[in-house]
Amino acid sequence: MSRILAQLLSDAAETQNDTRDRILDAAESLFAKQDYDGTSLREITESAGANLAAVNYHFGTKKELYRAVLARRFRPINQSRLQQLDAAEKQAGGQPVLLRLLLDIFLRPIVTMKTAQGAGGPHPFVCLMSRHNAAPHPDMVEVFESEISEVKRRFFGAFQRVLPGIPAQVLGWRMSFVIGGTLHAFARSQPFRTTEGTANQVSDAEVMFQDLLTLLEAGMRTQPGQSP
Amino acid sequence: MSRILAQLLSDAAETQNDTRDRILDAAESLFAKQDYDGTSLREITESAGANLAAVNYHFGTKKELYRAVLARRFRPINQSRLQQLDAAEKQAGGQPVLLRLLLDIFLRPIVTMKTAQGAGGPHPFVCLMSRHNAAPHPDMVEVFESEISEVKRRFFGAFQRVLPGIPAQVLGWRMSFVIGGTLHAFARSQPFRTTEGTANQVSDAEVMFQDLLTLLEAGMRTQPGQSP
DNA sequence: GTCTATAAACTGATAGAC
DNA sequence: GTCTATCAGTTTATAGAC
Repeated sequence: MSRILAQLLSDAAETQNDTRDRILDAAESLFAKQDYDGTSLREITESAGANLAAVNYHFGTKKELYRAVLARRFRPINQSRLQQLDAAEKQAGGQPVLLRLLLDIFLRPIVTMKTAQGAGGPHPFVCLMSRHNAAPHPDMVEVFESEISEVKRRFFGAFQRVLPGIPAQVLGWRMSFVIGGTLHAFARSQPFRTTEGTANQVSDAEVMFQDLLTLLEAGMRTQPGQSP
Repeated sequence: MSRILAQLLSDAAETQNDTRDRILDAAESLFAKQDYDGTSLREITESAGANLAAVNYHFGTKKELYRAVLARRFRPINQSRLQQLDAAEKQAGGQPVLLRLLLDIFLRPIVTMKTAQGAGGPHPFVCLMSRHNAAPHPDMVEVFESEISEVKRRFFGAFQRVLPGIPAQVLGWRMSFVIGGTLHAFARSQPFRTTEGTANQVSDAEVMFQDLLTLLEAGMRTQPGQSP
């Protein structure tokens, strides 16, 4: 009964879903809401309309399931970031890539995932990234870092080139602030309403994102120790 | 008779209890590192050098222990924020309180706790606040909100008065960004760094805090939708 | 691949001696 | 207040039928 219903809902929602994908979706959503340790495999399989043993069959252990949940979305996001940075640097010739474009490339996956979520609420994976960013599970730090280390290195260099007046140390924690704040803002944001009151999440999220970029660009450009 | 009932029946005279405080300290540190659900009562009591049953004797349930951990530090922080805001508004007469002062009052408890830690690492409670802010435990949302709702209301009004040109909706999520980003930046004392980079420890938390205020002030003042 | 059944360990909480 | 011992429930993970 529940499996049939889940299958119908899954097919209507997106792509073909075998048990493995349904488990990944359920785990992503539940880990985002309740944390890894706060979510049991029984909750996940019940939500996915699958059998408890299916988790161990497809992923081996709960920890490996968590790794798969993270990697499924995080890897393409970071590959896209690197590709776009490559293109931007190529187009800029020898000049630094514009600060606003760097921020846009790095942060846009967050708003893109949000708008792709039809219901208007934050995408589960954005919540999961925010959770992981603020308080990573001890067992996941290594996996997470291996996925993002190259992105960090490349973007840090690009930020240094476009903001040569900012000491590397200051730039480092400014980027930490930018990422943490953006994740938090988009993970916790409620659906927006237009002035008429009808829901229009896509345009509103883009407006919010552009405003965020303006805020971040102004903040990143300030000279350390100086009031504006 | 349980300790809780004894406290209710007795007068306000608080008899200090070493075991109770040690449990609070251990729980704060472990909840910060491993999350509420990821930490067992046995871990807590072993870390505190106490007996397992002591938790139930002093706090009743695990959930009540979590509440006590949050309230112990969060309540004085918010009382201090409100008192300082009162004083600042009184001194400002009818004028709005300066933006930088508002940011300073609201955010300073975070850096104060960090510097009070001494070892240089982030204070466990800052990590715990960051964790809760990014991904609150469902059972703790109510307690947390009741502690901070008044602070939110008061400071939001003060921000509106000093930034009358910013729409309330934009101001709302800008504040969300400011809080989330600051908590994250100070909770992860290790700033954004490259894999190959040399150690870029922030030597002086106050310097970092002043730079943060400058960044935030510049960002908060930008007009929505305009590039600087 | 999916199921039932169960193992083996851990969890929060309690009872009662001292 | 602190201790030992234990309950009742849940957890991850596995074994084996189909």
